[in-house]
Amino acid sequence: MPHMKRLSNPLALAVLALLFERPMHPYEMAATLKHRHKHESIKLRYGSLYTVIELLIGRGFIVAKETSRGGKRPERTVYSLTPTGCDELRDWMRELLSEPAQEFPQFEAALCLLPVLPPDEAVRQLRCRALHLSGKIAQLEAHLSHVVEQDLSAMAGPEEKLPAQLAGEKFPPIFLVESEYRLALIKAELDFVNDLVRRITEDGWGPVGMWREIQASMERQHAEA
Amino acid sequence: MPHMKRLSNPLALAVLALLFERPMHPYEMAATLKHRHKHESIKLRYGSLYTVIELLIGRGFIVAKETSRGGKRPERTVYSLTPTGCDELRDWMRELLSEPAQEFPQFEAALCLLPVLPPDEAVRQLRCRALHLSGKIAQLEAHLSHVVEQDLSAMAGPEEKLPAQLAGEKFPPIFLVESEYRLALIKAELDFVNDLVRRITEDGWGPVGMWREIQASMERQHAEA
DNA sequence: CCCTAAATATCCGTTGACGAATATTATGTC
DNA sequence: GACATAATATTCGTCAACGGATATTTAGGG
Repeated sequence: MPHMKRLSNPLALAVLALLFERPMHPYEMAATLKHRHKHESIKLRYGSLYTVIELLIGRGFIVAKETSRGGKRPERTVYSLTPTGCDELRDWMRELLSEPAQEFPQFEAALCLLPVLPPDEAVRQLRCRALHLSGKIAQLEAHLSHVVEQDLSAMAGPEEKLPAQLAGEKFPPIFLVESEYRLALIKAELDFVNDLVRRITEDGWGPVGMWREIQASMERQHAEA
Repeated sequence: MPHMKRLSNPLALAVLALLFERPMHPYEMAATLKHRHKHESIKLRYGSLYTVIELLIGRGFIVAKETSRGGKRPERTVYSLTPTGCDELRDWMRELLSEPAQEFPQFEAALCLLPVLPPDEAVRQLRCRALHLSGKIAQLEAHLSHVVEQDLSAMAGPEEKLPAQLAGEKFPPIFLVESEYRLALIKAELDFVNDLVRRITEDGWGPVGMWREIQASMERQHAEA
């Protein structure tokens, strides 16, 4: 009975996608993800890598192909994708692209509970966040403009040969969409934070008085006890 | 030996914040979070709620105050915040507000691996996502404009009495920032998706040809085996 | 007054995430 | 040629997350 519900760890998706290209052993998967900077978008932990590989085997999506090959390195197992695994990869990708998932960013949780801090304290922390965000934006923009200068050889794995007709081509933006996405979201967040700080400080915004009162009444209550 | 590393589940933060207001039993915490719509921003699972409460007790952040009170309901335990717990709440909030956390949205993972789908397929799914996103935006905007019409009584818990001077006041936007944040991010995502679809289809964008070639070469390779 | 449904309140077993330890081979470098 | 260091490759134990089961009380209908 191959369990019914889909794996939830995106690292499993990455494993399927890598094995879609060619058979690999786990360490090579990790190295490839890092080389292509995908580990900034897909959380990579060695512990989890071996766990999800076991799970994928259990569901028949991948199989061990050969073991202990090439006497030069420590023993290792090379895995490859099954047809079922290939279907799963496509279905999973379709689902992730078409349906926005309900996620719970930590900053949103903090905003929910904002009234537990005094307004001035909140403003101070938010300004600090804005600085961090600006830094990240600069970093990402530098990264993007640097990478498009490179040629394609940087794209594949370290030991990979490219089809001859592709060598020397410019680095294609399709392999950078995830960074563009991240950049767009961080910019939006920065705008939001700046606007929020403005609204709280430029005191035309109603409830700061009430916010202070809540704080004061909490102070009293905790002082009693 | 009170373990050293901070709890990672934001539900624990919510528990601290609720107990900062007043002592409660677990079920009441859940009811309050739902009543205030915070469960859309903080993942609430009953299993996790009782787990994090145990963990918070273990670290000395909260304590059981009274048990089995009021013979009317099933036995229950009322917890309250310790001074250490109050400090933890503030520190944690400061950290969440000031430092952007490295998170891994599933959509970003999917974008990373976009080339495993043929371009037309990808465009179809992205258009579908754009529809979903527009729907969410409409929903959120409706929700926001509906809630600001209400008075404050909707804000607190179901059985809560408000300070008299607040009754009849308008619903203050400070209690809705998390929804505004969500709205801002979803709008940014929609813009990104629309732009991406445009770039892929309006074929001035370089690599769609290469993308198709990669697909074709994969088809061949999988056909061989 | 009994029965069912809904609301209240909690517990527990399974799964999966991942830090840390382990083991092996290559690469200097003096 | 010995020894530290880096790179390669995987295993294991712990603990948090949470679905689903359980137990109790109230409310309503006949």
